[in-house]
Amino acid sequence: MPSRLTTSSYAILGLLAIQPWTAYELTQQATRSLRFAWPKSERLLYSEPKKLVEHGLASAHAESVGQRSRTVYTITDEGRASLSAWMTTSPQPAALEAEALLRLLFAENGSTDDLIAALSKLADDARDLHEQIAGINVGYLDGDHPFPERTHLSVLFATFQLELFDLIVRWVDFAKSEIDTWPTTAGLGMTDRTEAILDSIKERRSVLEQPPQAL
Amino acid sequence: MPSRLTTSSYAILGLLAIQPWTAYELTQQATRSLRFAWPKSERLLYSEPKKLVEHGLASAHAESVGQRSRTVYTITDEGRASLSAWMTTSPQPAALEAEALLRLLFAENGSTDDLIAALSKLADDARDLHEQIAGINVGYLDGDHPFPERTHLSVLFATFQLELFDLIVRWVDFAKSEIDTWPTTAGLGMTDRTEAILDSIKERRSVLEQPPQAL
DNA sequence: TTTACAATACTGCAGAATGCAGTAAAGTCA
DNA sequence: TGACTTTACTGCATTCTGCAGTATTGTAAA
Repeated sequence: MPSRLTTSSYAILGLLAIQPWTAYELTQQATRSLRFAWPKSERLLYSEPKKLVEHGLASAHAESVGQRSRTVYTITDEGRASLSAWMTTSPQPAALEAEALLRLLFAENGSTDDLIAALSKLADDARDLHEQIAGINVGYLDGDHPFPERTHLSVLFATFQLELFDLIVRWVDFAKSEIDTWPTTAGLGMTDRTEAILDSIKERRSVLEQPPQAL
Repeated sequence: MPSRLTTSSYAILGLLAIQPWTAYELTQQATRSLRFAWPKSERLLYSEPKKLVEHGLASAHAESVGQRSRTVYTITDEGRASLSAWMTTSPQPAALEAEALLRLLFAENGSTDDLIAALSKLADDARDLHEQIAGINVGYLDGDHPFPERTHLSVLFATFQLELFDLIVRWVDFAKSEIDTWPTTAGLGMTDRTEAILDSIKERRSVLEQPPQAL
């Protein structure tokens, strides 16, 4: 019996609903957009389409490029039906994996410089991705979208990524300005600034939007 | 030979650096804070401490509560050294897993109601967590922190989570107002509003902070 | 006070996912 | 024509997850 369908299976099925792809093309497509909502290993992207075929949700046919043959996967009617059904179900909770934030939680085991370096890496990554995504999307104004009829979806999707990466950059700036006032990473406890932050949490004010002297 | 140390191993080691815990207590602790930076299954949290012992980074000793004996794990000097060394390394890139956003990418395979429902779930989860975290943190003002000397770290950590959950709630509001103007999920392509969004991306303006009529 | 039910405190196992090494053809530039 | 990159995968060991199962401890109603 074939192994069960996971969210990753539906992620691939969603791509196949756009057009037929080879497994290699799926990996390329996944790095362009999928990974921002459902980051999975390349290895998995090669195995999932086979599973979809086993379940009858996709069909495979061989094409040849010179000596080499490659498999093109196409969604079936059953696949479209299964995808539609999945769309009506409730999504699992979101999860953020951020090793840099783990370094903050355990910062007392390293220097303030270690912590600053970890957070800088987080911000640099976010800045890069912001740049990339903004560039790609601005290109859509010139009609650069590979699937023009899907522009409304990918642009709305991109707004989330851009806001998220912008938040990360701004938060890291804030966190750095906080850490710069720390003589050490360990044992500070409730500082005046920590108390000020807690006050803004209590008043439901954002810590990012107030002038630095307010803290 | 013992299996290799992963980021998850250091996450557990970081908890042991605070104080000795039993595996069960580690799972509790992980749901309170760790999961927001490094979400892992309960099952793994039971296995990791054993691996740390194999590596000599923690020691295990049995305590008994009535008939039942439980294992308390304590960090070793070698464990502290290993943790400090890890703190100086560069963190892996962050990753966000959000099934609700996947539904947006593939929205054309479902109804606008399906999409609204998925995004509402995302926002509801975020609102709940915001509530919980804000509550816990405000309690620190009354001295409720279990490790008072770590307050500066957990509060700064919490600011990120609060900003993130707040962003999610605000973005979902924005996304819903956008989707409400869609007659259908499929084939809209470059709408006037999509173009307006792309203009703000080009001008590096946030789509969340401008009045709705601007779009 | 017994009894049912929840919370505590785990382990085993099947299956899902990852990382990495390996393979080989096609393209490309010098 | 030779070296190097890109394309296009597969196999395998290891890691991680979900779930079912077990057994003790605590607790509140009958």
